[in-house]
Amino acid sequence: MGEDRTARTAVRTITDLARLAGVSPGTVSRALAGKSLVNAKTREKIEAIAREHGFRPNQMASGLRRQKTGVIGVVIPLGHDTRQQISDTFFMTLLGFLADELTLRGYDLMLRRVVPKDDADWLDRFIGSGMIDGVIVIGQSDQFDRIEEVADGYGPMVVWGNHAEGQRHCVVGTDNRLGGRQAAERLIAAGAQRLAFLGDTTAIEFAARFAGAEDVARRMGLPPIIELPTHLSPERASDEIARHLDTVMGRIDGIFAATDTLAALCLTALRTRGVAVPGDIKLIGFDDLPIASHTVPLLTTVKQDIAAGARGLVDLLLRRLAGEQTESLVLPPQLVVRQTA
Amino acid sequence: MGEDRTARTAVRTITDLARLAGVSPGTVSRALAGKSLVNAKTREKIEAIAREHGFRPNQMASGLRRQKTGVIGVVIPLGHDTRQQISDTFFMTLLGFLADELTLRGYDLMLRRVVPKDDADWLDRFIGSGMIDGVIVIGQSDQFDRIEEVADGYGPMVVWGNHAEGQRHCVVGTDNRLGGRQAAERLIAAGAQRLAFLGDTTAIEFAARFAGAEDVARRMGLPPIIELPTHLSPERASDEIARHLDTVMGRIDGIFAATDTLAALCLTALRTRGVAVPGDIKLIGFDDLPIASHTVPLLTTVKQDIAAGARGLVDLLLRRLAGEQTESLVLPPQLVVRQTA
DNA sequence: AGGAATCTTGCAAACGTTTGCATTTTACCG
DNA sequence: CGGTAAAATGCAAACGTTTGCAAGATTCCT
Repeated sequence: MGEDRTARTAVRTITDLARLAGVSPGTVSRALAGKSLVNAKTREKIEAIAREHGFRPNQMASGLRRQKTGVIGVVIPLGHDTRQQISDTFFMTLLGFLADELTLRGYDLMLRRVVPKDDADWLDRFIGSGMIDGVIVIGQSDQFDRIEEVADGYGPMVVWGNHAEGQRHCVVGTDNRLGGRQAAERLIAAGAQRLAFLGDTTAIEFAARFAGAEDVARRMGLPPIIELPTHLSPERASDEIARHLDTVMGRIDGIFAATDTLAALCLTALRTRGVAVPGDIKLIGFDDLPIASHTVPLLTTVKQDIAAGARGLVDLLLRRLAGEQTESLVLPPQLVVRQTA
Repeated sequence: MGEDRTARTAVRTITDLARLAGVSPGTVSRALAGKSLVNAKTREKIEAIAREHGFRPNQMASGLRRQKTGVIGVVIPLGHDTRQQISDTFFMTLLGFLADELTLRGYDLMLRRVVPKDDADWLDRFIGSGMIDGVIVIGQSDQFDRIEEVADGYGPMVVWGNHAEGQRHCVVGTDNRLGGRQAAERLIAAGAQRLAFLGDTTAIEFAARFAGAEDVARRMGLPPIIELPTHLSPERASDEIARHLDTVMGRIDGIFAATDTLAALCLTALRTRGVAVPGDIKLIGFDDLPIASHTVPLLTTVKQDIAAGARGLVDLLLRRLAGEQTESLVLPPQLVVRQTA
């Protein structure tokens, strides 16, 4: 005994607490919310009791009444390649930073992964659930149009992805086309002439990277870049890369991989074929994930600033929640020269 | 005109919908919930209107009334090393699988990262928020005791982590001690005699892995294993590993890294020092993350079945939600022999 | 056709907070 | 000390659903 003197009666609702404190529920609510119009003494007393009993006001009720939840939805649409993002280090890292940033700003994060193909309604359903104050979409996947539509009628949404001229939804992302240019320029500076692009250009970000590379190839009078489409999941990509290499080997001397992950796979595939990198073939990746500093030889790549991306997403979203209109935010990519090109 | 004939009046609440359908709100609720006791025709009509207006019942209100939210909380306590999990591929991958598994079972996922040091109340606060039906804790960090306490008074909680004899909270995790044994045995089988353990053993999982390795060393009459503590984030770990290597080089011929990430860093550190792997030093990791198949030479490691872990966590949690008592689930690790040992 | 059994619906009270308004208490001033 | 301004509290109505209970409408059987 003694120590269980506290926490006698269970106090689950603000009304219980009010009874204990000898005041009305309204006063308790105000005290706990830190409003100024409650007497210092009463507030202290209420806070003491609350602390003693570990009381937390029910967020559902609060949310219902205030018509806001303090929760931001984060949704990852899984496009063509359902298994994709599970292994996608990039998105997962972005998610980590998002979680930090949102917490910092006092919001909770509700995560949802959806397969738009099976559920055309994915975005409206999330928004209409009444569970979230705003939504961050990670990756446009192949849902650009759907997102545009929704953006017309719903303000608090920000999307990670590619920025296209004149689009209506607010997006944060790296300048993929510029990144693509930087990559191609580096490959060429390293001595490559006949380039290939490794990755699926139906993904809009990748298409932009490819386009950037082609800008350069055209400008320099090089032959068109060969497209080598692959899936993103390592299991499937490995085989596809192997097949691609067998086909184009000898006809290329530079590879621009849409992703560091793909680049790493490509690197091992090249090694097993006895192709020297960067001797016979120059290779460059995209993202600058941790893996890029662990391959042998070290991977040259185009870096995306993921932390800045997360900060930008949250910042813009909160400003939109406050009613502001916001422009999209395009982040500069940065070439990181290591050993493969 | 024509196409905007639909969606005339905004229908935000179940009551709006009821008015439109000419029935009472109760009936609408029942129809939308798929209860059997509503006439087929009325249901159809209601569903049609709902579809037409893209109506979704407010989950906050529903949650409040039903006293359940359909949301599972997932919390990652950040222990000693705050920056840790952001780069921790393992936790992020587990999170991905969790998201899939929960979605499959019809639950949403609310993610929270907390720093227990700054917020002693982290777990109670989450649970008491009234926002979640149950909670999954990813990693015990240094919060074992706190979790035990909470487990006494709160049922629907499952934890990813290490299982200790007689603990009270329900845990899912790999048999770390066994994994540690497998690792040490492999190192020794590959010819190593003087072992070191790379990683911070204040983390309970790592301590168990270390203990397993020591079991073997003792049994085989080898000298005690040298502990080389490091942080988990690559930035800090790199330097620490370098310093460690400079100290112990020549006195060891086998390294058991607590994590593949650490192993990969160690591998590059060894390379820059001109140490042959596995010639001079054998190396083994833990987890079998994607990176393990991309290092040169390929990393021998102890695999954790992350997908099975996620399934186990969700499965046990839902059973606990249903009122069942559940035992902890210990998953077998699996040695994956590649090239470094 | 009459009545019981079965389906459908409506009514209204919750769920736990927040907040505008009214009311009481306290403080202040001449 | 009387009176007014200001501060603190209480009251009660929302927020949008769900659901037990009762009433109304159908169906079925004899």
